[in-house]
Amino acid sequence: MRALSELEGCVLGILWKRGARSAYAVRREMLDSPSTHWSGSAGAIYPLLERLRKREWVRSRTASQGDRESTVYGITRAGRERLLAWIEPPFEPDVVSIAMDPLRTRVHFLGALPPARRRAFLRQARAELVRHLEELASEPVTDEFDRQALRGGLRVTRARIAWLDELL
Amino acid sequence: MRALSELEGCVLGILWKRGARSAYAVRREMLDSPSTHWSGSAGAIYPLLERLRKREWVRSRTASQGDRESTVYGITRAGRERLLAWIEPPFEPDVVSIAMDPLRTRVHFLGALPPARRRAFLRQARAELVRHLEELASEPVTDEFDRQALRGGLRVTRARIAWLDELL
DNA sequence: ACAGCCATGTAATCGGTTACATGATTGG
DNA sequence: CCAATCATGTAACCGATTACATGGCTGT
Repeated sequence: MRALSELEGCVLGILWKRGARSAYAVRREMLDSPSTHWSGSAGAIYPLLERLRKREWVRSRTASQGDRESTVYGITRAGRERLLAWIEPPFEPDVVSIAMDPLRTRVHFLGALPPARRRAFLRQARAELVRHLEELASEPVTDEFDRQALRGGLRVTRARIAWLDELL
Repeated sequence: MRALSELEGCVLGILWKRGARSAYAVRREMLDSPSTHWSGSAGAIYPLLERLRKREWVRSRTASQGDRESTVYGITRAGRERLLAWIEPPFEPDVVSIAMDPLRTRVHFLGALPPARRRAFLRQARAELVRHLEELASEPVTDEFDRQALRGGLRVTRARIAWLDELL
């Protein structure tokens, strides 16, 4: 049986952690995430939840609030087991392998720019990283594990800034 | 005109930096990359180079070595201009935004595990990160910019390790 | 000479993004 | 009350992965 994708694992995790929810509510959590990676596009989430339902890792019921109907998904016991298997080792290689970093990729080709424009690149990147760091740092977090995860994001962002400082 | 994707920019960059090459030679550089993100799958590279050719950012000629024919792609002047525009600011949001990190994602849901298995998760992740760090550190690099990029990768990886240490 | 790998592709599939459609709700 | 936004989807498109096909090259 194939391993869960990052998106599938994350959706299952949200349903476990925050309780049964509509597809839209799951989307909101991703739209509100500080990382652009979690786009939370409708065309991804709705079909994904239907796939999970067919595999019986979530079950759905129709709920209505006021005059509006919606489908609410909750994680099943089998779904929780899949979630744990997705979280725990053994890890797929890309769980540990260094992530793609668009800044790092561009630095490989920085020799294509004349030196003045290289410095401009580094200064601009640093400035935007600092802004991003402040955004992350001001993220409101109550859950303990969310805070621990956020600390990882802060550390990585500070490491990227220190790296640019070294290059400047 | 739409911005280049990361893969398109990277392929253009390789053709600029290492000179004209076959699709396979471009693939090799990605297959040899320490990050699993650059899969270098044939079904990505070959069609991509044909797309770039149609937009006249690369041009192709057929070359033969021995009895084997192949198509060699070289970057054009227009391609170099696109490459610079891709490298330099203004940056798309995801260039600076924190990358998706599968470990960090899993930490959000670590509460689903009993404490002993949490620690096992952290220890295992740390061990694999250290191994990955050593792999990165032993990467043979001659080009100055490749070395600078690698330093960024090392810093980020050390930051992830320090983060796990903090959690342990 | 032949097994196994190298090199060059192509085709099917799959998942995600973008764009669209529709009706309910809310702010002014 | 009307416009804007919220909420719930659907469909077309697009790019990447996987798997396959083919033939040259190479070590033994």
